[in-house]
Amino acid sequence: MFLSYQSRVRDAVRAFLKTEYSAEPRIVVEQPPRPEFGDLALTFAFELAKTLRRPPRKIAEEVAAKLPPVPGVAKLEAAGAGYLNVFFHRSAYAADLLSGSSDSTPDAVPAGKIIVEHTNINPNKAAHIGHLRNAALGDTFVRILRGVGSRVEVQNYIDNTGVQVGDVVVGFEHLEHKNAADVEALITDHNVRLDYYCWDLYARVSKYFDEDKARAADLRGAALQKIEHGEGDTARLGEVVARAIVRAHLKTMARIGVEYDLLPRESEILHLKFWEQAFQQLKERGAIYFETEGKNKGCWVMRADSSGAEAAESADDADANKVIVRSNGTVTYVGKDIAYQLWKFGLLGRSFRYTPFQTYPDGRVLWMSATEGESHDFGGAARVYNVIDSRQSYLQNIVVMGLRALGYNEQAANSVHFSYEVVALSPRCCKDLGIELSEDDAKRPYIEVSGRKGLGVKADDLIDTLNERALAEVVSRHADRDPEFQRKIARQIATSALRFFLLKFTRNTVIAFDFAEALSFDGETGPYCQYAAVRAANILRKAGESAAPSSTEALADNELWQLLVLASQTLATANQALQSSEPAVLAKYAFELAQKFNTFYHHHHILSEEDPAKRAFLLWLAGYVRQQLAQALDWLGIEVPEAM
RNA sequence: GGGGGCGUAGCUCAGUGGAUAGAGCAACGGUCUUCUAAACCGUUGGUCGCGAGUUCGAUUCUCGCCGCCCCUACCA
Repeated sequence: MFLSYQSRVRDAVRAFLKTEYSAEPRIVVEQPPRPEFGDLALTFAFELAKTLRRPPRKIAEEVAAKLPPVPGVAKLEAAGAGYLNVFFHRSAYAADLLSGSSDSTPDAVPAGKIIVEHTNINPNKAAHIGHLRNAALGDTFVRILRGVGSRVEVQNYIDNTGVQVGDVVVGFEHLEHKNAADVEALITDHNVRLDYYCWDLYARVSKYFDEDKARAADLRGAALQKIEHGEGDTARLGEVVARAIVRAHLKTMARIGVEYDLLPRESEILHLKFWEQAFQQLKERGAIYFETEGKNKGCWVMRADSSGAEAAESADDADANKVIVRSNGTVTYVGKDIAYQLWKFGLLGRSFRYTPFQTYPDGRVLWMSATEGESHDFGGAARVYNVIDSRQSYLQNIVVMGLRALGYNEQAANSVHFSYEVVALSPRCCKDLGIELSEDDAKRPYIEVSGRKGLGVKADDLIDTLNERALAEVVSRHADRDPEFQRKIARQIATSALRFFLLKFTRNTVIAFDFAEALSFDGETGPYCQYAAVRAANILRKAGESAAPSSTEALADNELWQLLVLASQTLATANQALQSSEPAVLAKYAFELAQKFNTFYHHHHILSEEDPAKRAFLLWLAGYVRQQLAQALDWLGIEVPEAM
């Protein structure tokens, strides 16, 4: 409802300014900083003051006096140096909400299919806290997009033939003297968690390689060669490991409510010759060239910046360019990524086959790419979001430049690097983990997570700890309930604490992970938001059947009115979160709404309210807030428990 | 060297070309025979890194400086 009131006001003012002053300024609609300033604040007068050469305050006053009546608006007021403050007609607004009429459609919804690629964990070790941030961001963005009506396809790319899988394969073969059959036995052993096992093994191999660079190059190269060509036991070993670890990752992500539609794998990109197809296009259109001299001699190279005279001059500078095909003829990761990106837009002229990989409890089927199998309409998106940390923005730019160099300007413009900063470990966190830091490292604000060094917080360990702590709280409050009930609530609380923690930071903030903060259920947390919704539900349940309120007079009370207006902004906030690609905006909103509800809860004892009209109204308000809060939380991937 | 990001309360973070810069945590002091205190109320706490410029107005935009982080591989 908020969106439609907002656009109604904006349209009315725009039309008025055009006829009255022949002016078409940008109409910015703000939230006033204080409630006495009304429900909307417009700042066009400041901008208009320049062209009209009149004081902004005068302009605002004139518009306030002369603007034709706008339905739903009770009062206009010039204020401050030149604001136009807008006051809604409270009972009309409430009546619109009560009638259940729908709000305006958010303007941030792109047309056509949207692909969101996220998670993308190398299948050679357990998922860690950084991967959880990626998945939480991606999954929340998907939920919001779907919430406003977009068609979204979620892809989780599996680099099953890459260096990292190769390293673990070398680890099994050379450090553990295990073959594919041995590892298969390991997987069926319920005392072993392969993802954890490989976490340690990967760190060991990395160390083993660091000790001898030549050995590293030889062993890694040989393993990679076999894995890429699907040859022998080594390739089978890689396949067995990658598959098992993908299953582990999916299980971990399912614990926090993250699901996917498709797992495209690098092996199919190789075997179905996606790269060869892309290579052809790139060569034909001159997007890459064969370098005959300098340090990149013998490579196929893309000019790092093909626009502008300065760039042309520096194009000879080998450092400014990006190697796509190495001098030994193998393609780099970015090359494969260009091919994959082309496929996502349906521009490759080639596609995968698919096979069902698993079915989620809700019946949704997760597909995996295959060389043979069923056809499907995956890919062919109008817009693509790649959720990848900010360290890869250079490479993401190369991919987009590749599309542009091929003439796909529209698709290049619709390739979005959904960038975010990494999760690092605070020095205190390292201490908690028993990690010894060098003197220099101890002075740093945070320490980078490193799979290579086995340095990090494993996702499942963190989720386990959260579940234990939540369960202890639940048991202390609901000792009489059965264990299954207790565990379910604990799981919902743990998930909420984790997701909210990962989402409340804006994307370009490095999270210095801290156990005390991540494990908190108090203050600005998911459980706090859930608690408010549970409280509201408790009141409604105890009140029993309730009719719609006959009167909305109580809205004369500013506190009640502000709670109602805020609660009505869920969709508008989701829209804002999409426009800025910033899920934190919605998390912040959910917290604010929960906070306002808690204040309301303490000020108004609904069930003992003696005035029946007021009681009915307060009950309705509590119900409305509960519903809106639950909606916001649902988009954040957070469930409202039955009890807390 | 080049490119990008960050610097706001003791700590962790929001925020905006404008109306008295906000929240959580921490600290201190109050609220439970209750619609469950995972909550609420109050107090303490800020030269919005430093300097200049643009502007009627800058914490917000521009430039310079200082500090920290990331990227700049024929790794992914």
